[in-house]
Amino acid sequence: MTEGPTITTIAQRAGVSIASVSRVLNGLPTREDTVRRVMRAADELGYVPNSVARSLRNRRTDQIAFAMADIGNPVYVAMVREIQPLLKAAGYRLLIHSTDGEAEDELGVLRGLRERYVDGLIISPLRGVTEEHVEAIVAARAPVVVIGALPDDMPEGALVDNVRTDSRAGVRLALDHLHTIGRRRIGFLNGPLDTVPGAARAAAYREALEALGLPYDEDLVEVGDFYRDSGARAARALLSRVPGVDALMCANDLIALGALDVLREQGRDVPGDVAVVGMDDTDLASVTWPTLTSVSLGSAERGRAAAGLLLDRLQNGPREPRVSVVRPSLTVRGSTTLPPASPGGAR
Amino acid sequence: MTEGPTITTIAQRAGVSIASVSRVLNGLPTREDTVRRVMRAADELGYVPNSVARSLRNRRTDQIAFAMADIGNPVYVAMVREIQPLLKAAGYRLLIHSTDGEAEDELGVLRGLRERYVDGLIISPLRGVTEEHVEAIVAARAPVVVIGALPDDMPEGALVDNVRTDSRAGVRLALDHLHTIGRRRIGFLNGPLDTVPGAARAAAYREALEALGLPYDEDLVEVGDFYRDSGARAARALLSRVPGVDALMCANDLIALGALDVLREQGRDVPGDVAVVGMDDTDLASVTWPTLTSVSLGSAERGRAAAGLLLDRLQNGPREPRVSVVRPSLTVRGSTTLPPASPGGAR
DNA sequence: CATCCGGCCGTAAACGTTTACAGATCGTTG
DNA sequence: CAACGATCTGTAAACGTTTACGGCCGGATG
Repeated sequence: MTEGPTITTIAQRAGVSIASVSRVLNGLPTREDTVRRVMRAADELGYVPNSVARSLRNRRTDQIAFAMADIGNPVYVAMVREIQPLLKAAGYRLLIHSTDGEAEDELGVLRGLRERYVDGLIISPLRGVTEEHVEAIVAARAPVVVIGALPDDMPEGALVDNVRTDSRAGVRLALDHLHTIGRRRIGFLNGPLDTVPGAARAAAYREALEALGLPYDEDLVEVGDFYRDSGARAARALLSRVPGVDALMCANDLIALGALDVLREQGRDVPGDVAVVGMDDTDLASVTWPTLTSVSLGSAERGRAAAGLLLDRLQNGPREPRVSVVRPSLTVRGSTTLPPASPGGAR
Repeated sequence: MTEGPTITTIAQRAGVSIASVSRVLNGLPTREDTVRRVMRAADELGYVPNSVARSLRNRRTDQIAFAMADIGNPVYVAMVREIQPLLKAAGYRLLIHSTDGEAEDELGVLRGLRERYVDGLIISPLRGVTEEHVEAIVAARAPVVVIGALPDDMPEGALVDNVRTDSRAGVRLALDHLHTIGRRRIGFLNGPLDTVPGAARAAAYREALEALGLPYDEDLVEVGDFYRDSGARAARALLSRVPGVDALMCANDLIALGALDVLREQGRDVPGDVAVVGMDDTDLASVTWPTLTSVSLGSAERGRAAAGLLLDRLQNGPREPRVSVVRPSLTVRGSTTLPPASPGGAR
């Protein structure tokens, strides 16, 4: 009993061949009597099939990986929360890769697909899909779902689907809202321009201003990182350069937190003096004071869509690549409404 | 090329046996000439070893699972964040199981160990380790680290280590602090008593009061769930029953959020009228206003310790079970100090 | 020149399954 | 009673590795 029982052990004890054991355990038609004997032996031995051997033979692992920049980021947590139960229900286990947003790590995961330790992959590359990403996806020969932008010139036959959000539309929602409540000098605190979201949001900000008939003024724009302290620095810089700013559009909720810190520190009323809007609509938005108006980019929906596309491919075989676009929405809270509403509901 | 190359393909192309190929790829001593031929063939074919076949042969998967109640809970996120890089550095992949705190799911994961799809498991059972858990751990014959309480009568030879925190000491830290700043009517908002943390914190609250020479008054205690809205309900109930309460000890940060909501709604000053302390010291604590004083139970440290113990066992083989205890600490923020400090640093 | 030794290498078995194929067993039918 | 067909079962191969073992070849030694 030092090594667990195998079908061979069962076969001996039940006095049948290993083929019969396998058939019984897999529910293939077998004589009543044989079934009983095998089941009995299996029970007595406490047999559990070895999943590795099964995987080798069946050429499938029943495992799926999810690769993202940082599991500490609430956006990815929201995705995992949706992905996990869907996969579980379909009989798949979930592996997690935190890549720190390093392209090298992302490529490592993609190339790793060739080791066949998973049946499929959901990946959210932080800085976009490069030539090398594409190569690795094609070489993988395992289905991949990319969350984020995907080049439109993907090679034929790449087993890849795509889930994206429309962050342009998201920024527009926010600026429309700020315009509606009477704000005209709307600052913009962005993240790095060499990230996909950063670049998209920068362009969207310009477009949205134009659509509203407001002038684009580069004094109103600060570029930093997607973190709270960076948001605080950016807010401080912008406020001292343009004291008359009456709204701050922030490229994510963490930046918005930093902005709120600075506004409070400087005694400016939110939203009375300055309205603030975040993006991603994370759990944090309902915790701050005032609570934070934020553009939801549908993290949960994106997670769900990605899992759905991957499972579909795994279950129904090859088909044309699909793209699923998640529409953003605006959740209005205290940081843009007077008087501040009472805080949001439960997490 | 429809199916990837295997060592057999390489062997043919290089004109050697599969044994030689394997030896070269594993860096075993081989004649210079053979090495070159094999390497060349492997390169040209773009060979990648099949990890499943390797696992079957080597009887190890290089995978480790982490099972916890809910990946949405910041405490577990903090653990995963520490565990993942440690495992990765040691060459292991990480699987995630969200059990919803259902004992059935936890047992499913433990029993699943017998399928040998992972080399080890870190598990944090929400409602404690039952008789059945113990059985499954023993039967698993794979190393397990339990984060949380573990019965002291574990059977010999169970491959299990233990990481725990001293939540009694944590509660004491908090109450000492509240006492020091002059609070004498300290309410307690707890989670369910049939969870391990809930029960421990209830007992600790009584003890700590006693140590401080304060009377235990059951009117000052509310029991709910570990969520924000439940915390709000509990706070409302307690405040109306005992209007003169001057501090609220909350069994976790989410409950504290709910309490802050209610205090603000009722126009009571924090910490002037009522001081508030949370537990877990999650990221949320530095986001609220005022920022939340909170007892850190060292989630990150516990994650790190768990990964360390598991890796040690995997790398150095059997040894006596170990217990690692993480000391709690108190992070004082605005919800207990006058005047409220400026908000905390970056997340 | 025969012997021995050391270094490489190939054959084959093993890890634990699933499944194609052929053989065995049974009942049914002409 | 022989022949047949339908069921069931066992043998063996396959999935892609790693590795024990023995054979072969070379050079060095007596």
